[in-house]
Amino acid sequence: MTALVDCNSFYASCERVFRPDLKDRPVVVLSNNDGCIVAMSREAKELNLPRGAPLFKVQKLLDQAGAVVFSSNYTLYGDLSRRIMEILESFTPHLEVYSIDEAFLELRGSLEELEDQACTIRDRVFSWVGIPVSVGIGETKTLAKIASHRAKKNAGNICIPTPSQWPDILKETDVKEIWGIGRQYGQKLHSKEIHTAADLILQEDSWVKKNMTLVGLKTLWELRGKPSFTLEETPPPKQGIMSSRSFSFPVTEMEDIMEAGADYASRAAEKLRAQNSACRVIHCSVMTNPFRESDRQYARGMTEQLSFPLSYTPSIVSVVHRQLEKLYRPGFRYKKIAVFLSEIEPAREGQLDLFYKKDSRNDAVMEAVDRINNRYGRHSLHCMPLRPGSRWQMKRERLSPLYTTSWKDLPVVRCGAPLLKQRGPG
DNA sequence: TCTGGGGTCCTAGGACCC
DNA sequence: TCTGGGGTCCTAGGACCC
Repeated sequence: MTALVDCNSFYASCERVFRPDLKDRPVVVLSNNDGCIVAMSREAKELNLPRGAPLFKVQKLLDQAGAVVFSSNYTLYGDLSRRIMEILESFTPHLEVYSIDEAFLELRGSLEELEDQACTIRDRVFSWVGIPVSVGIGETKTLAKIASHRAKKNAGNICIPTPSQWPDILKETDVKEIWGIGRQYGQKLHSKEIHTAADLILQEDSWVKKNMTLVGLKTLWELRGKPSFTLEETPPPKQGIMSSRSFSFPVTEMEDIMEAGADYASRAAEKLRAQNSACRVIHCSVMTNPFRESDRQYARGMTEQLSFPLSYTPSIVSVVHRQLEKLYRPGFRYKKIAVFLSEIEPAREGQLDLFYKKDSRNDAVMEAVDRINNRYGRHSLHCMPLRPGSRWQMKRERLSPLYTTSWKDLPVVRCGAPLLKQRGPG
């Protein structure tokens, strides 16, 4: 059977782990640049804010409700996620880490045994990491997803339907809630009077294939109980690597654009090397803020095909700089630039250019740079002077401490007075 | 004033080959 | 005047996911 373990309101729950005072209070977490709401605790969801609402539009409502607002702290969420996945690994040899807050597990046993395992998973994650999770179990990934949705609404956060319960559950599941069916397909299905999962499984394969492509057909089979999406235990290397950020302020100067370009290109190159890859194509783009309709708008990208694969940061940065020099037009208020690396291949297998003599010392330099930056922080060594507090850098005004990854943010536990007396000073 | 940042897969259609 | 039948590769666009 396939189990989906899904963290409840993951980012909001992470913020609560070291802040027990936030229990029962609405907690929301913002996107980069403190822009939109990307996560809400249960109490915050009850305020009925529109999904993805920009903070400034709902600030008043949040204040009235006494909500606590955080900037995204991906370092914290990533570290807690890693700890959770480590726990889940101990329950099965077959685990797919599907996203930062979800994993599929292959489990075996009778329904009672499965329920036992699900409870142990839930309790262990909560007591060892402090994050509440839901567990849904079904014969396929798609069914496990449906079960986990229902688990979120159960008191115990666990849902393992028996074969006789499934037909009713499918009748109660709107097609739009099915994994793999989004807004477009959802609307299309509704317009054809296909409203629930139970309606969908009665459709002809050929009709579904024609209207929803092969992916839709596999979803249909999964709903009928035939596994069609396999567990991906080792994530395949990325085929494209994107690094892009909005600026906290409108940027007008080329100097700032170049600085951001070097930073984003370095970040992309780091990700590339982390999976032992090199890229053959570099794409770079700039854009103004489309929400400011009074501003003159400008958006353009540029693609360069390289004659040999690259992963060396200084080379990638210089390509990006060359592109940005051509893309930049004075007189615009820029909001965002992006660097995208594609045609990615394993680093050492690439077909070389006849005239390119690879300098193997570059690899050694990058390995050392990556090690140093991993250990001492991202910008310890970088390619171009980065002025601390540059105007364009991301806004994160409500960032919580790095409780688990930074010595200076480590929480301090104070023992009670009686204990100190017993033990003496110090 | 303030509106995120990543990814995947599939298909149709055009250009080209013999 | 009549104008086939097979392929491949690439790209743009559209759907989806977190």
